[in-house]
Amino acid sequence: MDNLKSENTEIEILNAAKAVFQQKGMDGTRMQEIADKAKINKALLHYYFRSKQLLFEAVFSSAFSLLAPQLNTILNDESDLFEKIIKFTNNYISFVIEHPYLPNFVIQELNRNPEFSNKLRVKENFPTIDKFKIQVSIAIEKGIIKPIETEQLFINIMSLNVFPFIAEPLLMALTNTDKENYNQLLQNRKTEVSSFIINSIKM
Amino acid sequence: MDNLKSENTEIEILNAAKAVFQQKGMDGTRMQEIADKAKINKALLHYYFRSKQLLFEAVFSSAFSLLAPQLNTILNDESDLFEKIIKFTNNYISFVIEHPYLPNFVIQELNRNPEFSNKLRVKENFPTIDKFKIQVSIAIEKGIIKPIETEQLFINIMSLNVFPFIAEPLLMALTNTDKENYNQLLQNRKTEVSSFIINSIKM
DNA sequence: ATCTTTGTTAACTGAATGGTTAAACTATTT
DNA sequence: AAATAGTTTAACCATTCAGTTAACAAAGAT
Repeated sequence: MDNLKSENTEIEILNAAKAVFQQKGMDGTRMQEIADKAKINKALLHYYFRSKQLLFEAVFSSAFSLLAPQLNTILNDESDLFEKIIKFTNNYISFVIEHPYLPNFVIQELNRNPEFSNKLRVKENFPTIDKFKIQVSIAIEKGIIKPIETEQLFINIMSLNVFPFIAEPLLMALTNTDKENYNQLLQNRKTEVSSFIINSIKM
Repeated sequence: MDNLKSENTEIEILNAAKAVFQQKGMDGTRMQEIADKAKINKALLHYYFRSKQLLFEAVFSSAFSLLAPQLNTILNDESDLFEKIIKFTNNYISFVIEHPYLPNFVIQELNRNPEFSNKLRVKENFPTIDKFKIQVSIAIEKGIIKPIETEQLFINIMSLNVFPFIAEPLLMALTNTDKENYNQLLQNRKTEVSSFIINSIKM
């Protein structure tokens, strides 16, 4: 049998499912819309993935697998602290411009179903803060940065990088900028955010 | 007629609708669940609010009306820039602890339906950045703070304050903290965040 | 060639859901 | 107390939606 055919179909389904789930979330998504986007019969979705829930989980896993390496840039990379903050900030914005719905999708679905994160934490490649913690305490001891709890610093880095994408419509309205202007603001944040952070913590 | 009775029913419905919509969003909410929570017959929801969409809009408006004054603390308050940042950060966290689902609700529903923000912007009490912009440029001119675009500063302030509530399950998993620890972290941010910001921008 | 397995579709099913209706009930007016 | 107006409910309706079925098509296996 031509397993290229079936493989293609499966990929088509996954791509369509990603697009729809990431934009509309679990509740807002219709199986029919995924089928239409993949240009196949709705029954095929069930043939390949059995249920909406399982298809969703496949999409969620794949989304998280894309996000995890990004987080590891800040948490487990070998480079120097400041260098690392600069690198992460710069990389992350480029990454999200490629996958605009991804971070919000992951966050929302974790909100909808908090037990999910427990399932995730068990996975082998799940990013942890441990190594970063050591790096921060060394930098504090050496007097390179002001004292700060690692968790707070990490939350600050994540906030400054992720939030502008999640709250785009709200922030556009509040800052009174159009799409083009706002995109320019985001581009500028590639360097803006790391300076902001480093200015704040450096001795 | 006893209009206290009907007024109470309407308030009961609104309260129930707020609770459900803010937790589950438009798509995840069932009219039956609101009716059950309000302890009334489902038909009454339609008697008072005609449709799910209109009930939703009532809830959304009311949510935004609660949020707007918070934003005006940072955008239109008369106080000194540093003082204002301290005040906002402190107030905001207390506010969100009282209304935990509110900011995410507003942001998500604006994402779901971006035209909404255009409707909002027309409203008289919609917060604008104009006054804050003047204040920031004066502070820069006087050499009190380093040069920074007002929009970037505003986005930074919002990010650091709002994101930790929106991404709670994700950040809990990544920082490996339980509910109690995370709440303590959030409490500490009441002062932590304002120092972080002021450290970064002060000359 | 024909039998079996895999892939695909149209049509269907049953449950859930937003919304309606008509009647019952309650309060107010006359 | 009878009529009127407003409130509440149970039962119902139409539609949407996830999932199933049965028949068919394509490709290998024998």
